[in-house]
Amino acid sequence: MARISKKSDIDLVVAARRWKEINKTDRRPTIQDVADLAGVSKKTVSRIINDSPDVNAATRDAVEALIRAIGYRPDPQARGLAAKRSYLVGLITDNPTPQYVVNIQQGILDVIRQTGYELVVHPCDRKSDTFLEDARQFVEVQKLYGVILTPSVSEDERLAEELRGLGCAYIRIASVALDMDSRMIVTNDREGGKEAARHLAQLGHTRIACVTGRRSFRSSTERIAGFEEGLAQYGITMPSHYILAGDYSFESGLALGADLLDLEPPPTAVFAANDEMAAGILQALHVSGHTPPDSLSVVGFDDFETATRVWPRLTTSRTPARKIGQLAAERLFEFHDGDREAPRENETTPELIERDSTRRFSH
Amino acid sequence: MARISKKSDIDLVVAARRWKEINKTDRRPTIQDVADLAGVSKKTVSRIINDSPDVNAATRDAVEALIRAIGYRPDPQARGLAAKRSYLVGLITDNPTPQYVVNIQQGILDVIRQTGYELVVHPCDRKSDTFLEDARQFVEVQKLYGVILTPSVSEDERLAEELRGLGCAYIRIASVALDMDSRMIVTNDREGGKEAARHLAQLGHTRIACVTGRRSFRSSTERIAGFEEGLAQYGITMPSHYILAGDYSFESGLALGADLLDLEPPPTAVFAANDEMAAGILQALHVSGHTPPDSLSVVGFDDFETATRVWPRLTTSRTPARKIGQLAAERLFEFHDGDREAPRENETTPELIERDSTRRFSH
DNA sequence: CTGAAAGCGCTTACAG
DNA sequence: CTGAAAGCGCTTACAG
Repeated sequence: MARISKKSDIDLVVAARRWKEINKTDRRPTIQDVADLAGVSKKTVSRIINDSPDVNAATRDAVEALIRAIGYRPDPQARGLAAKRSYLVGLITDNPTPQYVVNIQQGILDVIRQTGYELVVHPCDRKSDTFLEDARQFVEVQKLYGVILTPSVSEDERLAEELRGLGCAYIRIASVALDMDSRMIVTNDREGGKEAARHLAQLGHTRIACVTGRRSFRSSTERIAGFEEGLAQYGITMPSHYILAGDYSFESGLALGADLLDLEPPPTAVFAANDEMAAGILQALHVSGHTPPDSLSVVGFDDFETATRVWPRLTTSRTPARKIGQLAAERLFEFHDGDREAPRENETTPELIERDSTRRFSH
Repeated sequence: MARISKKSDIDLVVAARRWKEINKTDRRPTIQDVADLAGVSKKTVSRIINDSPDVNAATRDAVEALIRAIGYRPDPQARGLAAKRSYLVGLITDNPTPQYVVNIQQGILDVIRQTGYELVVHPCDRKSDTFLEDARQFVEVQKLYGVILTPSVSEDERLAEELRGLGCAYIRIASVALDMDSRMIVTNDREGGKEAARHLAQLGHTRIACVTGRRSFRSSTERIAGFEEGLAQYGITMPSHYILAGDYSFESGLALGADLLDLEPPPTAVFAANDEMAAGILQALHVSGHTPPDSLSVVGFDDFETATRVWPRLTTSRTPARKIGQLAAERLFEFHDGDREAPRENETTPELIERDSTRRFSH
């Protein structure tokens, strides 16, 4: 034991010194330098940095120690060029909510940091004529290791097909399973909608309205469907004129909030399919001189920062965006490992956060 | 005229067909393919894709047309490996405000889209022991084309020095000029502070307080200094107990908002050095039963989304984040072009947006 | 204005 | 378990 560790220590010191002597021009060491210093071939070093099992354990330990000693880091461009791949993960988004995007980014970075991979961001416009072509070029030219798709691009079947055609690994983040398990992170928005409904029902509300996002957004239809299911458990149904069509924007919440006040009979509570619209509703109430939740309780969805900035602070169903980003990144690595049936976590469930925008219904 | 265009059209059709014939395996064309099809050397094609002036105009036109016809795109890894560079722009941030980060990203992408460059995001923690080392590795291993630094990492002189040492181009976004023109985008926060002061003074306020960010954040000291200068123009000074120390967080605004109410004599207006703290102050007022701006006018800084979500909507000094991102990206390309004395725009000035959180002082 | 040769730093495919 | 040769798709340095 002692002998071995002593021996390798000395070798390392010698190797590190030799490297300093050789490296007059202060360049970074290459795989050739490591091979020469270790007295093995480049191929052996290559096997080691690629975690190939076919390497003698002692050789591996010695070379790994040497790599640390001289600070060798393989060049991602050279590796990529030779292997026709890259060490870049793409994030394709079509989501205007900054808090969501940044949190997803953060979650992905939590996982890929220290792995040598980097995150390349790629917002896009699904309505653009060149959307698919842009995405294809991005993936193909950069030879991306894989891409992570957030709603609503994650719901685009043509994009998924294109990516499969290119052989590009992808993970879709969506409210329901749209694809095989190994390609999905499911956020179970329907469950969040149910929780919101139970909360309002348990507070004694019965005249309950809602504001939806666009029908083409799966998250919105799931949230609203879950909400209606939850209400049904308490024998409550929403009349059709209580269901107002928004578009996830603050502005739509602001506009529809005014309409809510004119509904007959007036609802005592409203569920907005996201926080932005809920914030708009609160503002509409303020504008018209109301003091929510006095006349109207409001529930949102997402629990992004806006939820705690508005007054009263929003009761809302939390979307754990950072966690979702982490799971998506882990899933991407698993996908490459062929770990396709892994029992890993690939779902999140919203959690209802009770704050001040809802209160017990009183006659 | 007609003859030339006809001739080149025919050539292109032939070339594109030949490419389809040759390319049985559906691979992307390489520089060699373009050279063969065009009957020139790789080096000539290389000159053309690199915008070298030393190419015959007719040759250039013909090869460029061919490149479009067969959809050739140079491989960034191969180019990078050969030229010891990359086509990646890094964004190093240390800023917790998602709206700012996303807007800066968007602005950078506005400029680098369609250029073949991609944006790699790199949030960091300046307080970490390995901060400098991490940044160095990132820049060196990825051979970044350049990096854009946002506050407060942009204020870190050690980082700037490190980047200069590595020969990595960088652009610093900061409230004041910390570096040579060609490396700076200046946001003139001081001017925004002044505007905020004038606004409150013109509304008749004289007992005016403020909530600062951390002293180590240059933007905060600039905003507050500008505010005091603006007040001075109206003969107003803030007593020292009117200057409360926050940290740019909503939570600090919430906590200090409560303190504001206990100040003797009570201020009639307050300037918060960012919107997050202003939102916190508004919430503190609501919690304690006030209805701003009745008892207290509040001015923020940034005009991020929060400003329009809160009630009353914030009067605030706008930081044009997307524009700033665009300018920074343009500046980065100019830096590489050696266009170092270019008279290009490299400053932005905040603009005061008047909304509902401020009102005329009435006795 | 144009080109042939060498090389960037790795991996692949093959051999042993 | 290990290695020598060839090649990934470009640019550089040099020559003409």
